[in-house]
Amino acid sequence: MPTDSEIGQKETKGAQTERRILDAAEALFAERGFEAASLREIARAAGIRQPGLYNYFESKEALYSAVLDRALAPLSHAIDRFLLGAAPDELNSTLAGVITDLLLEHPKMSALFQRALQGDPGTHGNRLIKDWLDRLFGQAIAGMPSGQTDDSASQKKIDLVLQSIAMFNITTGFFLSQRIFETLVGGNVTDPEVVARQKALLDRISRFAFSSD
Amino acid sequence: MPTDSEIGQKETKGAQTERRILDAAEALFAERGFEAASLREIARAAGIRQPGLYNYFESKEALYSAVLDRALAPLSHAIDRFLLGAAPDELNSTLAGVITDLLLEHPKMSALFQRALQGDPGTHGNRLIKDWLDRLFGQAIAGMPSGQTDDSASQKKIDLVLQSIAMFNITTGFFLSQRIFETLVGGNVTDPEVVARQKALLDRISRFAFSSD
DNA sequence: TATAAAAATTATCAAGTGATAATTTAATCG
DNA sequence: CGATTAAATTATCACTTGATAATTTTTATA
Repeated sequence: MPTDSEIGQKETKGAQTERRILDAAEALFAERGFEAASLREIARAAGIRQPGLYNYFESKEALYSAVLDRALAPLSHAIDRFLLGAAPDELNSTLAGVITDLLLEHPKMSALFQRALQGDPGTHGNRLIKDWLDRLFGQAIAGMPSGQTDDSASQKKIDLVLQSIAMFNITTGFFLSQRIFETLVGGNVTDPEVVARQKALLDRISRFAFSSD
Repeated sequence: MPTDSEIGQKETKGAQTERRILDAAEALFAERGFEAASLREIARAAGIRQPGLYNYFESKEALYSAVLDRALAPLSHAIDRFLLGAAPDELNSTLAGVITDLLLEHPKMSALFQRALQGDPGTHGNRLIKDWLDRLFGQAIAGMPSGQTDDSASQKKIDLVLQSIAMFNITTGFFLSQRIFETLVGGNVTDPEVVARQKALLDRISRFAFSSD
């Protein structure tokens, strides 16, 4: 009994519900965090009752993991393409710009990631995000000596990590700052004009402020 | 019956407990967020039982507000001093550097602020942090026309806000990135050498990357 | 259409939550 | 010391949570 996805047929009923559940869970986990988002709330947003969730996910944690897996996939692919030097048709040449474009399509994902990163260590979600960031930042640190305690090399490595962390925090924090932006200038942070200025800022910072010494 | 704090006598028993409660609550609210941190857990960390909390705070929300009030006070004072042009004896000349020094004494406060900022709008905590940020960012935007829709002025304002948001996210995000920093270079983010490099980075960014046009 | 599998439902559970009341213990001060 | 207030305790409440079991409804397919 091959599944529909293997054949390529149209989405079956169950798959529809699963997608609705994932959508609802993603939004609520992002808005309220793992603990504060209740299964009954998620189920209601998905159009079913709470026990119905267990036809698709065996626990709240499993649902959370599935949400993160699905949300991280496009970002992982983007990094892969970027590291391969491909993506010549991308609108932006910098990695931060590419990620900004991706987050732009799902503005709530920044909150999801930050919450997972701050969440309990050892959690699947926490490990997932940390692995992803390791790969993301590893790009900048590639080729750096790790064991050696050579002073200038060690300082250079620290600088690279601090720069990577800064870029990550500016990029994701941009979407987390919607409320403040609204009270200060009004309008939405996802407005094309605003996004363009943010990307220009990212560009300036990575070009001018990242002298490695 | 004047209170001890009014006279200046030594801390009474109840005041000691209140401070222990605030310390425990600050740590747990920062680590797990408002909803996930339970009053029983906070009480246990403070050395009392859960109903004992109600001798000092009338509700969980009231305790949360008190934690934020106490945590924000030194930052508010720092901004005031900075805006008055005072603080000549400070180690740093930039506001971000000053705030970094303050957060350094209470590294968990960054998480507390971020959580409050992302929390439900209308909450006391959320309003508190937003007001604080308004004042913080208002420094940069002071004198900018608000009603006018003059194009270049409006763009300049957007740029200033984006720069302020970026600086805020780098400054607070630095302390939120402890775990990633540890897996990448090892050691603590609060290490003096690391903090010095972070402050240098903040300085470089605000000096070189903030051309307003 | 008949039937087996999938999907969703109702009812319920044990555990944990914030909060209240009543009570006991401890501290403070005339 | 003794009395009064402050501080902390035990016991308990109503409610929500994630999870299971049993059952019904729907979907898909032979």
